[in-house]
This record gives sequence, structure tokens and C-alpha cells, in this order.
Amino acid sequence: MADKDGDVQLEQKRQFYSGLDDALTESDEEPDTGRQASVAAMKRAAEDQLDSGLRANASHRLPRSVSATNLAAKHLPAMHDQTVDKRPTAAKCKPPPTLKKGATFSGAPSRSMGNMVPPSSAIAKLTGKRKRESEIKLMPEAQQVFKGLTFYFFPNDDKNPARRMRITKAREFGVTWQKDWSDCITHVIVDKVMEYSLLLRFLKRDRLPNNVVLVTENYPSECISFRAMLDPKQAHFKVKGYAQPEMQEPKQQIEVARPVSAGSDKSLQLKPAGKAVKARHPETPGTPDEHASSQRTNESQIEQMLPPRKGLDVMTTSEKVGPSPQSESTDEFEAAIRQARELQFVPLEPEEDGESRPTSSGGPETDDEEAPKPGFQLLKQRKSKYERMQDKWQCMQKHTGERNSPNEATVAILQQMADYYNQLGDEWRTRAYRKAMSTLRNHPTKVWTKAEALALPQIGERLATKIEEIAFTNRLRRLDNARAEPTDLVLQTFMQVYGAGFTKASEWVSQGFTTLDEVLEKADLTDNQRIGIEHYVDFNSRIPRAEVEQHGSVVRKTLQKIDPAFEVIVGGSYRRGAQDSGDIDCMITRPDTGSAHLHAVILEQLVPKLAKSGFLVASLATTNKDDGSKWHGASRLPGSETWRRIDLLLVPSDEIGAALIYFTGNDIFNRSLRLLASTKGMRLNQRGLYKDVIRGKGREKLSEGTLVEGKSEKRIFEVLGVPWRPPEHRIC
DNA sequence: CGGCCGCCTGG
DNA sequence: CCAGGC
DNA sequence: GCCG
Repeated sequence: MADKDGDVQLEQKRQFYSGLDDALTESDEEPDTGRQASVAAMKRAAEDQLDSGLRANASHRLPRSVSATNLAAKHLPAMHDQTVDKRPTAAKCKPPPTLKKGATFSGAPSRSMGNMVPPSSAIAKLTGKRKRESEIKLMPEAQQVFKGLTFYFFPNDDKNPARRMRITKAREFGVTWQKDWSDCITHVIVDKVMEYSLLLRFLKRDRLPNNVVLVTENYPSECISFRAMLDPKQAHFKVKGYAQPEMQEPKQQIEVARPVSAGSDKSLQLKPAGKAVKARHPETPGTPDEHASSQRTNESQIEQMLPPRKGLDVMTTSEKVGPSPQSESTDEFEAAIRQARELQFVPLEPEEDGESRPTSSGGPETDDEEAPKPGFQLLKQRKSKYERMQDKWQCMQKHTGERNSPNEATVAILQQMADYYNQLGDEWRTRAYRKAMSTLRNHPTKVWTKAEALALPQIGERLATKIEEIAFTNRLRRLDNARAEPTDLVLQTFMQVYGAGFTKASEWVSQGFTTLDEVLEKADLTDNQRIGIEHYVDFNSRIPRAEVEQHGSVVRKTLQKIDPAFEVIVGGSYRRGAQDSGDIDCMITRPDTGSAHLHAVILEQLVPKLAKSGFLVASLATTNKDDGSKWHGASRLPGSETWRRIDLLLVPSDEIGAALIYFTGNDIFNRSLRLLASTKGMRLNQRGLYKDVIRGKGREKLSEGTLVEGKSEKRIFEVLGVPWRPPEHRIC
């Protein structure tokens, strides 16, 4: 819901990004120890260059002048120095006879043939239905770190998607894939799960030739990442069950190089365990499995900006969804979704190219057969299929509460990109990332390739490329450049002040303020902002579920003492089952009661009473329209010093359904729902669902439309054609 | 290229 | 009225 | 960033 400055131009930044191409971090599985000193240094250097450029313009209001055009580090210089370049001489490698035919894949191409791609028919034979992946697009020669090398994989086929990806990538970077054992093999790449003994047995040898390098699947990706041949002796390249012939401990000077960077940017961990405070709008940036944003940085730095802590230092990672009755939804639920998808769609038929499309006909799967048309066609076809049935509307999507969705790792990294863009105030890009993450999260299988990703809704060219990179390397290079720098940190801190958004925060930054204290005394603040700063820590702390409940029951008890007919429903993330929340949403309603009475009782009796008792400690805003009204403020449990953000939402009885939807969220789910409504000529807001809404240019509303439903949450879902989802599943 | 939810409030 | 916040 |  937080809409920020939409008109910020971030074009320049995009320019920067488009040129970037390097510097990686370690995979999350491998300890970061055995790395080449020079590689680390190189990486740092590259980062420095990039950083200076990237940072420019973090905020459009900041008078930063960095002519940010050329980023030096286009690519890392190929590094062959400390490499183990034991590749056998070409002479030794004589192609097997089969090569002459050129028909089979097993022939080792001669050097001159380089990485010639085998005929697709060959691959098709090997891999069954796949034929497309034979198109290997070689990297520019300069980047081909594997040029001249020949890999033998074990297992040596591409049936496994992960391995297929590795093989493809390796070939793109110049490797020759040797299908059968031969002398010209320089490296044997073994799947992590495989044991050395198995390999030997399979090859029917009792040892490998000395000049053959034996490494795990990690090796190629690392090398590609660094655009350099790395030392294959590093621990995480060691094949299971293989004892290093000589001394096993690689060089230890690797370690020496590390601290330099580690010291200066330990904050830069890709996967921060958590953060002390969380954005105030849990709904907005936060999906339950949202990963702590990149914000955890120099503690000292933040520390000095913050008011003294009050002992509470909640280290929540995220809003963990609690006991989520995920079992109940099964066939019936799926069926409902399917049905809903088929029936009610108002699809934007994307079949612009009428010629080729064999329509949407039943052909559910595959038969990418005989189409002599280029793979492109297939791709397109696939995509439109998705567009048709899959939701462009995320509210249709069943939220598979899987935190162990096959794409979790990818999503986690994208999340960090999203965090980064969010911090830059690029709300739209952030939103795009969030949508993409959502579809990815719900995708049943791991997405490995660009084409695969491209076929999914909300994932376009650029994200698809990133996803492929992430899937393969388990990291995203650009992320390393997208790191928090002091100024950004300040901005980030300011943005979390209640009552201040990106614009205000930027303003403060450009006025030269660097701490909240400074803002407090020098900036002119609204009352809310003042409170927001004074209670910065409180307001940015997560509220444990149990405490949310307590606040709710204080309200409920007090209110029912006034009139037992009143009902208090705690909404927001609490209603979605979250283990902790960012604030407390109390929906207050009463059967057969309109807003006037609600208003009278709540604002004139309840609030004063709660204020007198010391429960309500601040009034931040009260919306006081004739109809729906709400009260925003802060509350404090007896005996506690901690202020919590609490909203009292007065809901007339016949709007309770819409209100429940609205105040239960999450916000993506809501947006999606509203967007869906608007495509059907309807309108959904906190009061109800309206139909026959007339919209003019833009989508400006010309007529209110007529109320269809407001009382029943379920009915609203129904009318919109969205399968009912309990609150816990409204997490997009 | 422009939209990307709908609504309220303060200035 | 619109930018900014929710 | 994605989409129409």
C-alpha cells in the first residue's frame, strides 16, 4: 500500500546495470574458505569500481553528481595465472573414428571444430523430447574461460536438469563436452552426490590419469562466476571418496586475503540472518518468507542513529506463518481453482498471430513435436498457454505454503534484489520483482533455464536471465554491487519512520541529516513524524502473536463492557496466521449497526476510556468520514513500555465482508483482487464490491457503480470468480 | 510508451 | 488541487 | 521490472 514517489527516474541506474557482469560471492553451501587470494582481490577491485558508479543517484533528490556512464569492469580479465592448467596437448587428442560421421555426439570434436554443437537430432536422440537446448550460444571468445578444455561429466548425460544446465553453461564458455572416455579429457566433473569409487567402477579403471582434473559440479560454475580457472584442489571441489594424492591442504594464504573484505563489509552477507527492526508495513514488503532485507549493516552505524533501545531487540527474521492448515486444501480446492480458471476468464486473448496457433485445444502437454518452426514458436506457444490459464492474477493462485518450494533459493536472491530496489525508491521495479517471486514461489518445479522462466507470468526477458543465472550459480552477480552504503542506510532508516516515506526521507538526507536525533531537532516535523522518530524502535519491531492477541483482547473487553454486542476482529497478518505482526488491526463492528453509531461509541467512549486507562498512548490519525472511519494510534500493555501501532477500524455491519478482505490482505493479494475486479467492470474497496463501474480515460472512475456485495467475504470471492481462500492462504 | 489499487489527508 | 502516505 |  505504500505508494511512493512514482515518478522517480531511474533510467541511469538501469544503464549501469546493463553493463555489469562480474564479481560473485560464494555459494551458500560452501564455506567461504578456500579461495584464491588473487581472485578475492580481483573481486574486490571490481566491486569498488562498480560501486562508485552504482551508488550515484541512489536518491534522485540527493545532489550527487557522478557522471555515471562508463563502468570499467565490463568483465573480469581472464585469469590463468595460478591455474592448474594441466590440459593435455592437443596433439594427444585424436578424435575417435565416429567423429568423421559427425552424426554422433560421442565424437570428440577436433580443436578446430571447437565447440561445435552436435546436430540437434543427436541430442534429441539422447534426451528424448528435448531438442531445443542444442542451441548453444557461445560467449564472446574473451570470456570463454574453458576454451580448449574438454569435460567429461559423471554421470555424463544431460537428463538431469541441473546437470544439463551445467553442461550447457560450460559449453557456452568454451568447453567441449566429451561423451565417451578419451585421452583428450582434461576435467572430470562429478555430481556432488556421486562417489569417486562409483566413477572408477563405471569407467573400469583403478585410477584416473594424472593429467585429468577431478572436481565436483561446483567447479564449472565457480569458474564461470569468476571468469577464471580456479584451483581445483579447493575443498568444495573435492569429489566424495577421493583422497588427494599429495598433501591435501591447499594453500592457506587464501584466508589471508579474505579478512580485508570481510572486515569492511561483513554486512554484505547475502543472507543476513535477520534484522533487528523491520519495516513498519509488514504487509507491504513482506511476504511471510520474506528474507530480511539487505539492511543489516554496520550495527554501530545504525546504533548511533537510533534512539536508545529499550531492551527489546527483536531479531525476527520474518513473519513466520504459524500452524497453517495446509492439508485441508486438496483436491477439492484444486478443482475449484481449475474450475474457476476455466469458467470465469476474461482473457486477453493473446493470439495475435493467428496463423500458426493450433488453438488452445486440449493438447495438455508436450507434443512439441514435428513443428519445424523454430523453438521460438514453441516458446511463444507455451507462454500464451500460461497466460491463458495461469493467473496473471495472483489472487487466483493457491498459495502453497511451501517454504521449501523448489525455487526458494532463487526467490531468496530475487528478494534481495527487490529489497535493494525498494531502498532506492523504485517502487515499480520492486513490485515487479515481488510479482515474479510470487509466481516462482508457486511454481511446482525448479526453474532452471531462461526459456522456462520466460514462459511464466510476470517474468520477462530480464528476470528470466537473472533466474537462470541464479539457478545455475546460486547467486546473482549484480547483487554484489547493490549493496548498502552509508547514505543508503541513512535513507533506509529514515524511510522507516512512521509518517515519512521515500520522499520525506530523501529530503532529510539531502538536508544533510544523518541520524534520527539530528532530524528530530533540526527538521520541521509533523506531529506524527515526531512520534514516529521518538518511538522508532518500538514501531519498527515485530509484535509477537501473543501480544497482538493481548492488545486485541484489551480492546475487546473494554468495548464489550460498554456494549456486549460489539465484536472485535484482529485482522492483518495476525488473521493470516502470522507469528508476529507489524501492527495491530482491530476491526470493530456490531450487528445491524451503521457507522454513525460505531463512530459515536468508539471515538467518544472507547477511545477516551482506553486513553484514560493508559492503554492508548498516542493518536496518530483519525479518519473521520461519515462512512467508514478509522483510528490510528499507539497502544501499550499495562506494565510494558513498548508502544505498538494499533488501528481501530470501524466497520458497519454490511461492509464487514469487504473490510475483512481489505484488512486481511496481504496487500498483493488485495491489489490483485482489485485489479481483477476492475477488469470485470467492477470495483472493490474496503466497503464493498461494486459492479457496472464506468471508467473513463485512464481508469478514472466515472460512476460509482452499484453495490453487489459487502457483507460476505465469501460472496465477494464468488462474484469475482476467485476460489475461496482462508486468510492463511492469502499470501502472495 | 505509459500504467502498475483505491482512498484519504495535509499542505 | 496534488503529492505523499496508508 | 512486466505488460499491453
